[in-house]
Amino acid sequence: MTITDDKTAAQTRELAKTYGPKIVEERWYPFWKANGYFHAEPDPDREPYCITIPPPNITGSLHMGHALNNTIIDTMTRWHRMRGFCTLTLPGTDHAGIATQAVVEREMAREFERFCDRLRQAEGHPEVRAGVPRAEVVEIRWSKSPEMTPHQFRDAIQQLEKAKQALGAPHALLITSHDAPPDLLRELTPPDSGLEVWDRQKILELLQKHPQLEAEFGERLRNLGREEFIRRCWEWREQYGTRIYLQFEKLGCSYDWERVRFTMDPSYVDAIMEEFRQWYERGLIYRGTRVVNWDVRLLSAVSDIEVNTETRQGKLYHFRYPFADGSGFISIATTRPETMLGDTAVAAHPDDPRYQPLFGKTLKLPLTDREIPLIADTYAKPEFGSGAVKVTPAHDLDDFEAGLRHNLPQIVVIGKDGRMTEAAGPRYAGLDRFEARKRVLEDLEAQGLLEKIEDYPIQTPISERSGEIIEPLLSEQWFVDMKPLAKPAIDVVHEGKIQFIPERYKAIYLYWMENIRPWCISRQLWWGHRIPIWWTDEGGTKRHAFARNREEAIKALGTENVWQDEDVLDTWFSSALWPHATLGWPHETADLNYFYPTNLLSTAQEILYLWVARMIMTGLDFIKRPAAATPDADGLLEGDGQTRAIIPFRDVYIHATVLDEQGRRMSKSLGNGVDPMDLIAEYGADATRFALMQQAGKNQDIRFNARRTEDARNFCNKLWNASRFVLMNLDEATTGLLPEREALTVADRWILSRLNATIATVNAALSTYDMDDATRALYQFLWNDFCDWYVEMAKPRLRGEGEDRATAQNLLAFVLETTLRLLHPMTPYITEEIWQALPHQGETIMLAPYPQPQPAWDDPEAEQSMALVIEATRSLRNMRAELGIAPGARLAAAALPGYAAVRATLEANAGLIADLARLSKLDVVKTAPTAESGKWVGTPVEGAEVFLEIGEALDVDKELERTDKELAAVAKEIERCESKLGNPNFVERARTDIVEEERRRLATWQEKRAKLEEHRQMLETWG
RNA sequence: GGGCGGUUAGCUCAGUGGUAGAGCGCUACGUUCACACCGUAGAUGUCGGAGGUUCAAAUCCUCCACCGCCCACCA
Repeated sequence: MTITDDKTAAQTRELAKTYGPKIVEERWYPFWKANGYFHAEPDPDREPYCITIPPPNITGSLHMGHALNNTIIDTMTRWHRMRGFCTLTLPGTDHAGIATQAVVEREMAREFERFCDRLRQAEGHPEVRAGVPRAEVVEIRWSKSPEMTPHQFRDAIQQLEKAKQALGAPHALLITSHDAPPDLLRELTPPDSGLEVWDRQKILELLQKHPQLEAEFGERLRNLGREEFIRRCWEWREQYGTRIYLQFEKLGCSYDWERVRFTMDPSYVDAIMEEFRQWYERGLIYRGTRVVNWDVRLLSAVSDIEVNTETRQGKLYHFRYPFADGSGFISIATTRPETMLGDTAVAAHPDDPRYQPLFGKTLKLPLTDREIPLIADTYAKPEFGSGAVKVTPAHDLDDFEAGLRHNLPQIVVIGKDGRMTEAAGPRYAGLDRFEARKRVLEDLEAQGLLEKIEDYPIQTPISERSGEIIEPLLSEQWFVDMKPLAKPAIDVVHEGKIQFIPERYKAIYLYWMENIRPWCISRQLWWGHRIPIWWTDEGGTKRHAFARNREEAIKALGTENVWQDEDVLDTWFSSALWPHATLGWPHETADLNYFYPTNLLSTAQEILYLWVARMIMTGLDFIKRPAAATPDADGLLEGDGQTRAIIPFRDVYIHATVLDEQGRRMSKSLGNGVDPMDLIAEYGADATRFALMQQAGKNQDIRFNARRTEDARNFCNKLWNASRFVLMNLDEATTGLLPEREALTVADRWILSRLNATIATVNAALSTYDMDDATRALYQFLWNDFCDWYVEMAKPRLRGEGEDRATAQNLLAFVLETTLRLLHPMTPYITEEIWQALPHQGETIMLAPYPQPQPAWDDPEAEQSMALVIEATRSLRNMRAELGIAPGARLAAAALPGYAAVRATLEANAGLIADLARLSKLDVVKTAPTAESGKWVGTPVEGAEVFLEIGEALDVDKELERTDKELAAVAKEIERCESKLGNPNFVERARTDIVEEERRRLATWQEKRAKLEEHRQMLETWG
């Protein structure tokens, strides 16, 4: 696919009169993609540059954080590609266990509701009453799990009964996707109760009876269960899971779409299997019974990092545990009274004199028939409350550890569904944990054991995923021992081989790594990588082994009586492998060899531990290379000196968090999110990108303001129109090549010098991820230097003829073309569109060389001259504006005695200044005009003075006022300089160049003052 | 409780020791043939507060205040 041929001279395309981002975006993305410009293959002759993008969830759609991060990533990608690196940016998605499961569960629940409606209709349920169509169905339950616990079932029937009474219905029906426990079913719904339950068994019967329902729902419902659920997840992912790729494309991301990866691709699964196998065989993965963060809504464990603590107002309850021998009581405090049913001890500090005589005594645990010991443990803080703490090993991490130290029983009183268990005793079993709290308090009060209740702020653990209050729960899970993995990951950062930008994140990373704790990797979900562990109870004891499939399991365990672990792995267990697994590991691939270690990981702050830290650990742990063949910077020498553990990436850039205008986090629940797609639709992808980059410095957050995007759009518009101007002034003969130096005017040399400074700034800024500096430099150069001055200065030359006109044309084309290349990584579309229209070399700006500083373009002399031209022009314009002088007035300029260079510059640029100020020709005169030579007004500039002839129209008072205002300002400056120079300490101690500078400045101000005073006198003779 | 950011013009933010800046907004003027998504000119600041270091502090140090983020098992 080719849109344009290679052009080296003359424009072939005109730009549309108005800038329309949409057309431009739609033209160039398909062109780039179809020509394979995004694709990279290992090329030994070039240096690689690789980024593996943070894979968004398949449930995700582009939010501002993505837009920011992917703009940074794509800018770095394009910059390197233009600089000649073999550049690969690899996209992909994450299966996102919890998020995807939630979406699919919701979808299935809705479908089940539809089914229930149809089923009732089909059955013509006899008790349906007119006007109350749902009266007979109070509860439709759908769940991923086919079993229903007795508690859940009792609860459901209870609600059914309540609803039946409330509605006055003679009959109530429950339809559930669960298998109801048959005994309970008979017990709770006898034929005369008017209560009926259609559980899964019954539904299957009914399906046989109704062929139309069978056709519509049969297949799905009959197979309801894990396999069907996973099938639905895949179906969902096929349909929606890659929507975000199109959004990346809209944003302009130049990613290698031929290499997209998904964390459940077969090759990726190989990597996870290998990871698990190695860690399992090395004993790093182990089965443990510990207190984990239990999410009662997800019915799954979640990791420490996915739990946030919120301070919520709650109560601290004090109550009494009597001694078994009747000799008084101990007072204890808790924020969770219901857990007391699982207490197995009370602890006090061994040095606490109040309790020292009592250790070893036994307490009667109220509301139960148990007796528990009073133990001594240093974890009880004497200064808190009574100094005695209740110990509930099954429901609190500290208590759990204390329990291990003292060999205490662990009694689980709160179940996985958040309801009290049988172990809590018949009075509490089945109650929700918060209802149980009420009842425990009532009962304690009734027994006179409740001492007091205080308001108390509670640090409440909240599940990040569901918003539910976490229940610490004793449970058997799979863990990874992180300590040995953390060690090299700490060293490598200490040695500076992986760099954090901004640097402050290094300390945050190290602190966490040094205090790392075991990672609970099992999740009680269905969607994800099922744990590759198989079990058997052959021979009486339970055994387990690693196996990729049933065959391997049978071999490993030596029996056919095997089953696979029910749990899946934490999603981060798979994303931890992202950089090397996407490049082919565990297989030795050319990609892995060439592109790994990758260069940049750019991501959000919140996943520093969750993801970044773990990638560093897995990378160093799994990727080893011969030390002799790898550079020192690539990683850590292993103990034997022969191998090196390789880092996954060299730079970690942590970008800012995008907040709303009020500084709040953007969130779905607040509804304050800004959709980047809306911004792109309104302002264009280039403007959206440029605006984000203007705000992406080393700051911690960005308060998003749509006006910034508007500004960026205006910038694009300015670029567009300046380019139109240049294009409409080019000739067939314009090559866009840099003319011979002799042909250049001061203005030409000046713009080259400015351009060069911009090139240097932008390259330097990009290399340190200072995106804001890069965009600022470009904005100022294009708008203030190029458009405001250079283009204006070129206009008269373009109206002329001959060589100077050609020089101006070539220089305009040259500077613009270079600027476009400089700008391209940030605003890819508009730069390509304009570049294609200008004289250029190559088929796409994407692959054109990135501008590099040219020392020969630096021209301090031209910069100085232009500074004078600009200052003189501004002074003249100021006089015109303030005094209301019509365009075309005569003007003159006089250099001060001793300023030969200034005089020369004024003479050389006389026409230019006049033109810029829209005045008639400038005369450079020897001395300032006098009162006799007509009425003039003047203003001193550095080293000279400029004058306007104003004739009888001069408003002398107005001019006096203007002059006095300036005199006052100058006086202030002189005062400041004099006081500084009058300070002997300054003159003695400050650097000599600073003092010199100050002296020079004073002299300039004094000259200015003299001129102003002279002018004032002349005005007075007129007045 | 510990750590880290931030506090500069009405707004959003640059500025790391030497004359306080940009964009937007504001005021006045402008139908000049690239651009009103524009141009020209102008006004606007005890640089959060208090001390200190220094010839010199928005910038370095100490303390304080407020806003935000991260970490933390005190029942």
